[in-house]
Parts: sequence; C-alpha cells; structure tokens
Amino acid sequence: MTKASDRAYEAIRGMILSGELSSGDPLREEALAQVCGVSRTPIREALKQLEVDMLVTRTESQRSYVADWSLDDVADAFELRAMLEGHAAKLAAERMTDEILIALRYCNNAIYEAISKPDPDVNAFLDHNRELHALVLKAAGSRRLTNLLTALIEQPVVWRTAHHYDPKAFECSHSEHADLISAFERRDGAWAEAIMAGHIRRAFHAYADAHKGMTKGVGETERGAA
Amino acid sequence: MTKASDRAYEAIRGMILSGELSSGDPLREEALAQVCGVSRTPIREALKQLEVDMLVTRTESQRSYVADWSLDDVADAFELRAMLEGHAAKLAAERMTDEILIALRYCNNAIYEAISKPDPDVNAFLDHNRELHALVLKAAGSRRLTNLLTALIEQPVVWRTAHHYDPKAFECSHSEHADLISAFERRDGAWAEAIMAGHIRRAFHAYADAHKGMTKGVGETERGAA
DNA sequence: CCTTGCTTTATTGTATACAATTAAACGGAG
DNA sequence: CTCCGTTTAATTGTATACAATAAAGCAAGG
Repeated sequence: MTKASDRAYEAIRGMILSGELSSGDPLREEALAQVCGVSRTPIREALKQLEVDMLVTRTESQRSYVADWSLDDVADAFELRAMLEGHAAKLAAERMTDEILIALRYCNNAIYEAISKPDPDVNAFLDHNRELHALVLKAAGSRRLTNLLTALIEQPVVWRTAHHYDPKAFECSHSEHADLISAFERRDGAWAEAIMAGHIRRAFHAYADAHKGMTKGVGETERGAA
Repeated sequence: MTKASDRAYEAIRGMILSGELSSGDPLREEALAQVCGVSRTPIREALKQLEVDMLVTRTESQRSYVADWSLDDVADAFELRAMLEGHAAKLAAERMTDEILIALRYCNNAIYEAISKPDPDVNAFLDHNRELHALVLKAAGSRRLTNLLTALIEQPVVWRTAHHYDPKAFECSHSEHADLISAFERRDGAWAEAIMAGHIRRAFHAYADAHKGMTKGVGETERGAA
C-alpha cells in the first residue's frame, strides 16, 4: 500500500483525527491535492473511502466536509458493532479451528505482556487487540461481516478509548478476551456472543466516561472559555 | 443521478445480474469504458462501488472480477440483513412518528393493491416494498445502520425472490408488514424486531427454494446437460 | 522437459486539461 | 431594503495521456 491514493487517505484521515481539521470544515479536492502532494485523482478515491468510513460527508451537490461526530453517533456505532461483532463471535465459536485458537491465545498473551508492566505499552496493546479481533472475524468466515465491521470500527475511537484506560480497564479487557477464548474452546457460540457484546459495550462506556466534560466534538480543538 | 459514473455503475451491475457477465469474468476498465461509452475514470468509480456491494472482487494486484455468489454467500447476506433490519425495526418502534406511521400504512395498502389482482404487478410490489423498508430505516434514525443495510440489500436478489413468489407468498409478505405496523403502533420494539427478522428469513427461504435445481450460480447462463 | 530469468504486453495508477455544474457575487426592479 | 435574476468564480465530473506495475510469453540453461 504505497500508492498515492493510500497515502492521501492516511493523510486526510490523520488531519481529521488529530484535530487539524474540525467538524464541518470543507474538503476541497485541489487544496487537499496540494497538501498531500498528489493530484486530484487519488484524493477523490481517498474521499470516497473516508465517506464510507463516515469520517467525511458529502452534500447533495457533491461537496465534501469533515463529518460531525457526536457522542450519539459514536454510541450508534458501538451498538451496531456490539451486535455485529457479537454475531461474529458466535460464528467463530461454531467454526473455530485449532490453528486460529492457538493464534488467539498467543495474541492475548502478547496483550498481557503489553499491559502488565508499570508503564503499559498502549500501542502494543492496540496492535494485538486489533489482531485478536481480526482473528475472530477470520474464524467467523463471513466476508460480508468483515466488510461491514471494518467500515464500522473507527480505529481512532478505539485509540482514544484505550488511551484513557486505567490499569484495571486493561486487565478487564484481557480477562474478557480470555473468557472469549474459553468460549471458543468449548465451541459455545451463545457464550462467545454474550462476552463479545459485553466487551464492546464496556469499551463504549469507557469512551463515554472519558468523553464526559469534553464539551467539544471529537477532533475539535479546545478554544478556552469565551 | 445522470452522471456518467452512475450510468456506468448501473450498466455494469446490469450486465452482471442479467448473466451477460458470469462469475469470475475479468472486468477490464478500458473494455468496460468502451461498452459503457464513457472514459475509464467513471468506470473506476463504478467498480469501486460494486466492490463495496460485493458484486465485484479485486485481486491483490487490483484486477477486478465478477464476484462469485454462492447460495452460502446469499445466506450469509440474508442472515446479516435479518439481524440488522430486525434491529432497525426495534429502533423504529421506539422512535416511530405518526407521520411515518401514516406513510407505512399507505405503503402497505399500495402493496395490497399491487398483489391482490389476478395478475400481480410484481414491479409495483417491489417498489412499494422497498419504500416500506426505507421508511422503517428512516424511523430508526441511524445513518450508520442505513449505510450498512444499503450495502447489504442486493436488490437483484430481492427481485429474483419476488419473481418466484406465488399469490400466497405475496399475501404473507403483506400480512407480515401489517403485523409490523401493529408493533409500531404499540411501540413494541421486541415484537417489531421479531417480525422483521422472521420476514427476512422467510424471504431467504423463498429465494433458496426457488434456487433449488439451479445447479449454476446466480447470473450464470444455463448451458444444458453435458 | 522443466525451470529460471528476461522481454514484451496488458492493465491499472496518476497527473492534467477541459467540461459541466454549483455556489457566490453582483445589480437592478419592486 | 429586500428579493430575484444574471453573471462570475469556484468546485467537481470526465476524458485522455503517460507512468508504474503486474501478467504472459519466450528463450536459454540445466
């Protein structure tokens, strides 16, 4: 993925998530092309993808703007994710292979390594967490489900959530993964589904709690009291 | 929507669904551009959208092919649709407005008109059916959910399903819609969810039954016994 | 005869020019 | 002063040329 359209995608996404661009800001193709150092063609592809990701909205006249991300929107996304990823866990339990099971255990051990030190390695946690959830999707074996979820999992939200975790929250996440693996070992789809749904919902509340007090929308810069 | 990219999208989609293109056929941009009478740029956008729709797959080297649509794939899609649209029905029941309720009743009446004659008007049925489901999504009020479902509802599959309906199946569909409206009137989310999930699953089995005996994949032309 | 590496060909990726469309600026009439 | 239509500027849509890359064909060596 060293193509210009991918770099443009990452660049624009980064600008949105870092707060360099705020909700509602217009995204003009030519301006972005200059900033990203590419032509408009890859910019258009990137914007199309970001629109699918719901980080960008388009008016009826095809102008693009940075999407608004209210807490309600995030709640909406998390609820859908809980449902779909719960379903994925159920399917995964029914279709689990020994190979993937081993990989899952390895993955959760790596998560443990990352968080069980005085100074938790949040990035390592995120990497292995992502890998673990990807393994569940792989075991579920539904391309459509994978597609839907990747469009739904806003990695930035996960990032923000994890960076507000306290040691106990990390431990909780690891413990839930362990339960999930137990459910997989026993091929207990209903259990796996319940654990996963709870796992996602817990993450949402962690996000919502961390979000409390922030009066501004996600990605918006602080402006101080008027 | 009179843009070249939309026309290209419809044209390619049509070619795939009509069987003019078979599963696994390569889709070369230039060839499609000539067939559609447009340049490669809108063709690329159309292919990207068709890929989201899962009518087209791309190899790691970015070549596009007509996707394979096995019965398992369709079952997968219907299951996800049952879950998501069931969820939508639950939300819709909780957030239903009188205005939408009136529109729903009108819509289901129109469906009744279309099917309760000697020669059912299948196209009118499909139009009003689509409208009814769109109204449910509107009442549910989740942009994300709407996005996910539109990517999931392969209208062609619905089309094929409806065109194999017998009078009793039409009546059944209409009756389930009526029940759904009752659930909405009573703001009974759980009931609405159950009805909708059953409604979609019934549609799947109608599709599967009609599909029996077709040894070829969807969209593939009959070739006769070897 | 099979393999391996190179050459050729086909296909996709990107840049850019131009056309079409839409929003903004402006000006005149009421 | 406001409203409406016209003109102007800005922005997106499309076509096309060229660059980059991957597949296919081919030839030489094992």
